[in-house]
Amino acid sequence: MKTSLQKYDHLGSKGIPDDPRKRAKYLAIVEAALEAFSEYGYHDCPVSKIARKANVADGTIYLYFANKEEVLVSVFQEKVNSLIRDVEKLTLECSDAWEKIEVLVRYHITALGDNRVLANFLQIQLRQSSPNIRHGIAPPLKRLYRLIEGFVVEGQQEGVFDGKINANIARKLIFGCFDEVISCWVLSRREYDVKEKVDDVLYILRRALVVEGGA
Amino acid sequence: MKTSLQKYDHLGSKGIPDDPRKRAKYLAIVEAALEAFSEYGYHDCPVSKIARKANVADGTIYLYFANKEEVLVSVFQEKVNSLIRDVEKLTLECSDAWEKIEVLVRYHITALGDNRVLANFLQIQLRQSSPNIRHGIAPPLKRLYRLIEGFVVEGQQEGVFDGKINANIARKLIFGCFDEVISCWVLSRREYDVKEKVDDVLYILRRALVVEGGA
Amino acid sequence: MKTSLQKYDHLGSKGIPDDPRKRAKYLAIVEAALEAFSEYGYHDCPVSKIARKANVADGTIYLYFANKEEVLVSVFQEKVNSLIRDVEKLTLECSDAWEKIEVLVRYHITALGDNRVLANFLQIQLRQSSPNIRHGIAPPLKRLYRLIEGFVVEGQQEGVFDGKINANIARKLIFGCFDEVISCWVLSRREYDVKEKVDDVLYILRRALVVEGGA
Amino acid sequence: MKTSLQKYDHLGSKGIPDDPRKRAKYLAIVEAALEAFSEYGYHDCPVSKIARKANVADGTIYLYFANKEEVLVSVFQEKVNSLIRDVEKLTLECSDAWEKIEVLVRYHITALGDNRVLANFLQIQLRQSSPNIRHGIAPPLKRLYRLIEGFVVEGQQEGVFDGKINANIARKLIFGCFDEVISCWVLSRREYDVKEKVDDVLYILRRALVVEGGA
DNA sequence: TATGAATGAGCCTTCATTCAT
DNA sequence: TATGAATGAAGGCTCATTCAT
Repeated sequence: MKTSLQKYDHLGSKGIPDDPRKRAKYLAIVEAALEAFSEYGYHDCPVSKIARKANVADGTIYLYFANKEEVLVSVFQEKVNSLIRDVEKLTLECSDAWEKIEVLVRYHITALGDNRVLANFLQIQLRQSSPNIRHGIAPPLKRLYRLIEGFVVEGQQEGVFDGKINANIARKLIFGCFDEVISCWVLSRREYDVKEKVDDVLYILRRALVVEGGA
Repeated sequence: MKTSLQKYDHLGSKGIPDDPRKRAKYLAIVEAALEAFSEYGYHDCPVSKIARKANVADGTIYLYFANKEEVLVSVFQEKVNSLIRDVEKLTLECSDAWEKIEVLVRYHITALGDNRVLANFLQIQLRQSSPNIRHGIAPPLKRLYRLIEGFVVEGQQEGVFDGKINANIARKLIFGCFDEVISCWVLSRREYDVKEKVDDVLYILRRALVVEGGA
Repeated sequence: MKTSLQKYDHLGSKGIPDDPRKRAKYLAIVEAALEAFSEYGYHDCPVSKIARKANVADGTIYLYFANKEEVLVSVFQEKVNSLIRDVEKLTLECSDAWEKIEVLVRYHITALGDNRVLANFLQIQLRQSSPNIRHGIAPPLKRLYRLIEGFVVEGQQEGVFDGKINANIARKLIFGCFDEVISCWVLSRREYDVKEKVDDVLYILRRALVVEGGA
Repeated sequence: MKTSLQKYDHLGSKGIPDDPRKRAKYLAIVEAALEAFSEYGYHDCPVSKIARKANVADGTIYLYFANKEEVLVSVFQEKVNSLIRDVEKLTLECSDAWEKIEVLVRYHITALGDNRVLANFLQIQLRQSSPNIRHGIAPPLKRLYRLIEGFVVEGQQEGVFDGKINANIARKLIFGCFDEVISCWVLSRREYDVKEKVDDVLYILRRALVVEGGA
């Protein structure tokens, strides 16, 4: 049960500290890294910038993380796990699968739409090609994927969603859609509010998934 | 007419050579870079690797490109422009907008599904946060966006697509969907053929866009 | 009072460290650079040569200096400021302006005549055309100019020097003269002792400046 | 007799072409180099800049000069030899040695004061530490030195100049003085006319050299 | 003779990581 | 545990020079 929240243990990982004092510094570094990566971009962000933002010495970073890549991965884990937890909670009260998708999409877009730094990190900085990073990122990402796909299958079992849809493709449609919506927003120079797009997104997703007279 | 296919001229750009002998070397470098970036990842790919693959000296790269970033951008421009050209041609014969979307999606997934190196480049290596890269990439990307969005609007005017759909969001749905499908495939360790997913993708996209009794 | 001895702060300058341990390493690099520049010539002296002579890693240089140019400028500042300080002290005890000129010229020629490496640096290596270098060098150089010109004006007020002389030109005559004397010596292949030239230099400078029956 | 005007032949020197057509291109390159070196500074001036200014291909430079250093040296030789020739002619008509010094100083300062590009080249760009350059520059420089020193000795024999003066030091005083005057002018940001300084320079040099009641 | 594309050695600089304190 | 000075490998890029045409 807890495993999915635990830090994915690959080579050299320092793991999340249990000691609350350490945990606090760990989190401070994670927050600093989130900001720093968003501000400079992963590859143009020296570890020293993170250290400075976290008010620690450069070397201290390496007491909590094996290397720079692990910092990136940890930020992702913290943020996505938290996002998943929230969505899991919120969807408990939903009456049908479509409502869950609605909550998921709305929450996701809202959360990032209200936090450009986080959005920039997740949509842009995270997309690094290093195998280690991909590897570290995979588990929480898969959880999110499974969550969405689960909703789809659920909807099909409920008869709310078209049973002929390939659930995996549906997941990619849903994820790819709000991923694209948020990415465009983050990269756009024009200042607009993504949250206003939610209804349009939901309208089209509903068309794609829900059967006539469903929901 | 031709302008949209020309190299996007930003600061320091060397432009595409007209002299056929130079053009050949230019293209050789572009191909070498495509391979090298796919193999090592943009940031872990020294210019010398590209040079070696292109059978030229390191310095020669800089006779054709202002810097490493411009090499990346140029690969993108060559590939995406060519892709767009192909789709534009193919869709000329289509009878309605949905057919155009079908052709677009099918062609795109097929083209990348048959060329993992290119797919890896476009889906992974290209996602760099450097402002210069984003800037250089924007124009061809926008052309692609406009092409898709144009199909959607067309379909709505034809009455084939739901008029209440936000065309811009529809574009993001379509693009985000096959983007996600291809990305997952490239990153997946499992060997499978993306092309087999095309029908499922089209099925769900059709649901999202086409009105009852349409097409 | 002290400000004129402080490091001239231009863009990116790291300044002289206060911490004595750092100051020691800073000075070690300055000495190493003096030697290395003299030996190879500024443009033919890789930073790595300086590092080796200073027994530090290449990167360490950049903890103390913003770039190679700043190293050159810093050597100059250290050496010229020290030279000026010495002359200022020595001339305090002089009874008239001519004596001060005498002390200045004698000290200057002696100091460099005893230190070919320093002489080579100041007379040859320093003459770089880079704007940054010129800019960094200007302040200590101006101090030296002002010192000399001050002596001339003093002598004119004392009635020891010809009042019709343009003090600025006199400064150029004095500086230009021993500059040329030392430069020729440094560049000469023949081994001779510049210090033996001092009296001849003073004889002619005295003629140029001092009025009949003066001093 | 002619030797002093001939190109100093060191290793690899291509010599001055006799064929007038070649000589014209040779001179074009020399003039272009003078400009280019003045504009960018020797070390920051790629050979290609010279070629462009001379309207020739990069490779053509190497048909006339062994390497970049030789270009610099050749510019110096052309310019200084021409300067010496002029002074030699002008001083033929002088009645005494002081007048010759006067003509020399006045002509030198005027020639450079009217040609900032040349002045920049001779005073700044030329001062390179490369042994080859120093070596190539030596002969014309020595001619100039000997010319000046000859005037001094002449003046002493005429009884116009103080016989107790060391003629070599006097040469250094004279040369160092106008060298400094011109250098300061070239480097100065303030726009002023050096030529106005000539009288002040001559006044002080006269004091230094001429005996009471002399000239 | 002239060209200018091609070469590739070389260097400044950055920065992830270590380790003595 | 925390520090931050030190390290040194690595890479983008320049440019003097060559040589096939």
